[in-house]
Amino acid sequence: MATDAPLPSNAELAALLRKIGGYLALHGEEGYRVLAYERAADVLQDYPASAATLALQGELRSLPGIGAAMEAKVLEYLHTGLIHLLVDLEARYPAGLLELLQLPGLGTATVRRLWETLGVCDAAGLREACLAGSVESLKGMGRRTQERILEALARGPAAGTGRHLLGAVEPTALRLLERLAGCDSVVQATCAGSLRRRCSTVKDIDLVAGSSEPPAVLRRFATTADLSRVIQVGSTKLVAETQNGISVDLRVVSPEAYGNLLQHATGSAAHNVALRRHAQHRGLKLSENGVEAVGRARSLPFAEEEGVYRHLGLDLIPPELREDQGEIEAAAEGELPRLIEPGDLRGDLHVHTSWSDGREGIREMALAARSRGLEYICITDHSRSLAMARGLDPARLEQQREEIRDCNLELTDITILAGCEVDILADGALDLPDHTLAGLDFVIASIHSAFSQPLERIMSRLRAAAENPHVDAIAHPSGRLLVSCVISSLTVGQEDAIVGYGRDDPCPGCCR
DNA sequence: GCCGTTTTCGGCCCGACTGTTTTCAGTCG
Repeated sequence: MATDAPLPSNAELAALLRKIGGYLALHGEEGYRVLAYERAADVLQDYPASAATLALQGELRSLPGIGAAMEAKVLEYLHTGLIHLLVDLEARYPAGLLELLQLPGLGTATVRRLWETLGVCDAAGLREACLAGSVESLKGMGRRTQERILEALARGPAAGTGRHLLGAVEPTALRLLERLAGCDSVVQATCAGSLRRRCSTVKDIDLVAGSSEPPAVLRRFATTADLSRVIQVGSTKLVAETQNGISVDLRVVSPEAYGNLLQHATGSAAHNVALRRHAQHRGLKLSENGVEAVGRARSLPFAEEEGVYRHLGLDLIPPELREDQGEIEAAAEGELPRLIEPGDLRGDLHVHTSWSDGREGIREMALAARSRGLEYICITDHSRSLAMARGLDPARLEQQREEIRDCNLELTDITILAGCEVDILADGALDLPDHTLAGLDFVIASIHSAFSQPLERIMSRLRAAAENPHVDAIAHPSGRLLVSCVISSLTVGQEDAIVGYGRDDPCPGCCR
């Protein structure tokens, strides 16, 4: 790799390791070796700073799941631009096989068998083989499997596998929860999974319920009009898809084991793995059905989630902390932190209104804040250079301050502060003059353009803004994108930054 | 391939569901 080339992103490194893992799985490698690549990819993907920089500093092995082999492959890529193991694997297996692994219901064993016996090496070949009836002729496959593969091919690999903003999914989830709670014999029901952990993005909607008649609840729930199709129904579990294409997993157990199920379904996967290891060390086996002493046939169910954690010698861990980031050790020591709750919030210092790209006016935002118990808000609309958001120049900013003064006179039980989210321009200057900023109660500075500048240049812009005496805060400093979609040739991202969003191409609302 | 309440090798979370076969392999979360 050329020395002046930009360092690969964490996502790029993670994709390389994931590719190796996929090929090794097809190669029939031992499962734990494959798992190690997937775990390492997850770790690099989630690392908040540059993993490449960390590797060059010789510190990559300080990350969990990264050992000598992973570090060597990352360094090999950084120094040479390729990984020999991956090159060898790519020469041996068609790239299309990895795409086939993305299809729901197709795992490594099946894909490898289709390739070895039928020569299927991509989606087109698989469709052809299915239509010719070749797949169902294989031992152990059958007609139903062949139909299922054709359905998966028709839907494509992306269907139901993307992530969505929490706020975009929650209304649908709450509506489904209402339907579930309304089913006869349901005594408890709630959302689980990443929704309950309040993750920024969620992959699907996980629901759990306690009932003396799980099969009847599942049958009833399967008829909910909000579901476009039911993929799978067993005696305790249902998998379906909503009208807007989001996967739904529902598990129903007896109320006596509701706590175990809720714990299991809330996750995360990493937390559950760590919790089960913790249980093992205490001579216990943990599952969604209960906790049992190793060697005993009977498991102990818990109606409440707290009982599960207490039985394992732990304080109840808030769902938001269940990511295997040290929360189990903290719970064992009684040292879990107290989380900030909505009731702790006294004000909101970053509020947009219809003066720029918000949807509501100043008064409406103040009333909404007051209804949530806030004591103050600060109106911080965009500045003039963000033309697509109708950013404010000094004259409009002054007009806005007059409206804020009027609102403060009318609404006596909440304080409305006058502020601005001023752009940090490409040359590091701020988008509004100092004397304008000096008259505001609170000034946020942020970058909305020229993201492609070198890291040092962007850092110098942020540093210059932070050193301005009128700037009180820097917004979205990482410029991360939580979800993105493509509109024509443009990529639109949401939540922390908008990249490549053309002036004349209004976002249709798909990301909101 | 990683890693340590088992610490340089042996173990690595656990169960539901499907399709096919009739006891289990494969997939998924």
